Amino acid sequence: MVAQFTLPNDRLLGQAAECLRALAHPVRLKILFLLESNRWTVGELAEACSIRSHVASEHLRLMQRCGMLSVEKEGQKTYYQICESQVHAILACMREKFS
Amino acid sequence: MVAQFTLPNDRLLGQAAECLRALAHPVRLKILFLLESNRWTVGELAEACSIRSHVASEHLRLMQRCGMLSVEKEGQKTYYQICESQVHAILACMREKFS
DNA sequence: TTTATATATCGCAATATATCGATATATCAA
DNA sequence: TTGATATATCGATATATTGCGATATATAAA
Repeated sequence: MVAQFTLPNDRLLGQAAECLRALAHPVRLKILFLLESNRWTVGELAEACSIRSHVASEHLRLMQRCGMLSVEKEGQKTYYQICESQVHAILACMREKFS
Repeated sequence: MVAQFTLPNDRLLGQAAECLRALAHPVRLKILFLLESNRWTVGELAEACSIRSHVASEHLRLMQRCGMLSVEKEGQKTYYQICESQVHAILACMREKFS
């Protein structure tokens, strides 16, 4: 018995590629690994990644727009967290391949 | 009991990002979905994706350099196939998210 | 109110990536 | 050998992405 897969249409391929592009950056990947077990603020992530907070903010917005991150505002702080199971699966994949 | 993950170092993050970039293109994703169950030649993939074969060749070379595709030459034909389990896992992820 | 802190957004320049036509190479068939 | 087919590579151009400084907004503290 051979598995028979249907091919995603062009629109879905475009969306899938967009999501993967959102993951395909060393800083964004690092951010996701940090978010793997906890929510973090923009400033905490910026410091952990040695980047300016406005750059972290842009990376986070990009990933949020793809639907992989969600936001919780508390006072001045903005907490980001992973809200998609597929992100965890892909991080696990990368961890498996690179360690 | 909370899972405690170690963070991949910067070199590994760079490599992981490079691999994800190799996936993050609609045509390359389509090629991978086609390769999911079979090896294909450059020309067959080009036709299935409605692109010129030299363009297909460039996409294939990119993915091959990242180690996700392997090649078998038979006469004039060159067959490409997926040679990394993580690629299958990521395709499954995308399929799950987008269908 | 004024000031400080945290985050977000803008336009710009630098860099990276994608696509193209032209051309090169390699294999097979006549 | 010559010509056809399949694939790969090159240089140029078009497009996308990244990171920057400047600035805007929003909250809290003085």
